Amino acid sequence: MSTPQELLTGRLRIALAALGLPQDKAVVVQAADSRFGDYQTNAAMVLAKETRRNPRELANEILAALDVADFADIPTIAGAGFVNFRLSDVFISKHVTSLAADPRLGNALTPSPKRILVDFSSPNVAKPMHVGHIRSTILGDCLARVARFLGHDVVTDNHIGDWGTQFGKVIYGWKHFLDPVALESDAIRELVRLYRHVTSLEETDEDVRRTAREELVKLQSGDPENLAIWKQTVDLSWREFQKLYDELDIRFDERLGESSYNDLLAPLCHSLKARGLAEESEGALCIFFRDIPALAEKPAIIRKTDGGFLYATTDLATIEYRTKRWQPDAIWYVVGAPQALHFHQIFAAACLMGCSSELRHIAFGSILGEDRKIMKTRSGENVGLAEVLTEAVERARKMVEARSETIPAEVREDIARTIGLGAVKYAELSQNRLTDYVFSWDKLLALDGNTAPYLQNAYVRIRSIFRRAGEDADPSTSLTISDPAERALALKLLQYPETVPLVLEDFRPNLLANYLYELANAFHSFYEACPVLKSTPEIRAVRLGICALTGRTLAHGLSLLGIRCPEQM
RNA sequence: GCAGCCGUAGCUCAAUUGGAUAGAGCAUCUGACUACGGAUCAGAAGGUUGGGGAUUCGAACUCCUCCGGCUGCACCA
Repeated sequence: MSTPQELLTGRLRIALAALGLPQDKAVVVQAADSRFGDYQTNAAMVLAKETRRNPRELANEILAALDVADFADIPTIAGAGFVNFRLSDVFISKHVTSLAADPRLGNALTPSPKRILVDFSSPNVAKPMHVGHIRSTILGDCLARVARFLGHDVVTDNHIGDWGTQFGKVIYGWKHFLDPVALESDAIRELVRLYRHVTSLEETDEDVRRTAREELVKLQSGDPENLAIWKQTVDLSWREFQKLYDELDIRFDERLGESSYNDLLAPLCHSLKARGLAEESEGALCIFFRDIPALAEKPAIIRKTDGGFLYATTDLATIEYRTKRWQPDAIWYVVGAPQALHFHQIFAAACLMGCSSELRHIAFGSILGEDRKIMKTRSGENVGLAEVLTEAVERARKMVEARSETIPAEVREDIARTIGLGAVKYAELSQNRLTDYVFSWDKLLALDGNTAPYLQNAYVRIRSIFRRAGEDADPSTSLTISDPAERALALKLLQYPETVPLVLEDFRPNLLANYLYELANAFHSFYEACPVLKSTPEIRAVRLGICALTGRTLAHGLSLLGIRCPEQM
């Protein structure tokens, strides 16, 4: 089933070909303003510029060669040479009727399925997940969901930070100051306490500093006792992370942390040096990128003077492992924008090593504190992710209690979770991923305006109509539209498959979020203007069909964002 | 110092990547409630897109130049 956009583009290509004009200029987009029509093309203006012709004159020629009479009104020319299209009501009715019978709501599978590995979330062991992890976690999950739905073979991998210098302090603290009761009740809190305690001791006590370093060296050289402690901290931390992932309904196919690649680091360095890709410089082993101007003076260090390995080393070993294990067509790294240089380097290095996968750094903006500075993990002043989720559900619960007293308490609890968590996810996904923003409870947990509850409420209204109707929509009904509000809603519905693929074009879930907001908005307007249950049997059947399709589209779109819909709220 | 990102309504953000009169939400104001659930709808007001210049039919978007903010840049991850 072609979308209107595909239909129009196809016809425009035919017209351009007939005129001997290049077909790749046949670009049709949704109209910027509904007053102009439903779709528009700027092809005449673009081509007029190239051929030095009068744009309106060319538009007239294109129009003469263009045949869309079977599904649209006669196109019009406006302004400098815009060609505007308006779909016929008959076409919209037929099209929306066929969507109602399609389990995929009009979305085709991708013609070029890929195996895609998505690397996201990546919390650090022995540290709590904080607001800074929200973006990677929610964005990565959403992109994985959309890619899967479109037919890609997706592997999600949580590359957790389970190896590093912090373990010297943690192990030292574990051996001297561990509070087993505290560990039992909140493991990460206790591990953080140990880390901070040892850090403060080190400031004044040289012995502590030295011993902590020795614990790290022992761990790295395979000391059984320290390895056992390390493993416990990893397991305990993961248990806490898992609670949050469960709450957020996020799953990983793989959970290979940094430690998984330890044994690969030395051989990797050896082989890179042997192949002449890495060289010694100032005592360290480096990869230089002399052919890339931007990186000409930015080598990647893969082995320190003291023999230790670095972030870049692990990432390169990870790429090598993943390439062998999965043979992915693409690897997506959902990691903050400040690491752009790092990824530029390791991607360049991977290229030198012969990696043929498409490597993408899907960057996102930073979450800032009140001072407009990035919230640092290390400052410890960060708001915890668990805290955010708890507060979100709490705020939603108060709202549900105030507005929906008649709903039983246990149902209300589930509704509060659905609304609160949906609000947090939507707040993230509805804005451009590259935008920095100042952390704000009121913004993240807002329940009014362009928020998840607005979309969920549209769904709830639909469910309520069906509860009262006492029947489902009849799938054999022809959805013949008759009202402007119906038409606007139906048009929105058939644009769903035009929207979903855009998300992966530039990794922008906000395009889908915006679409769903507009869909919900069109439904709410329809709801006010077009009575369903009180209408004549014919119109009632049509409108029930439109409601059913709207409900399915809303629920489906929200599920791609990782957001659930309540039956009532 | 070099590089990258950013500056849009009072506030928080969009803008299909060069398209038409720059759009939403919040806040403010005016209407619609014994409601197919008002967590809604209809409307008003709010802008020299940081300043200046250039390119062209057309610029928030491209180029130049100032101003301001953030980030990264050799042994943390």
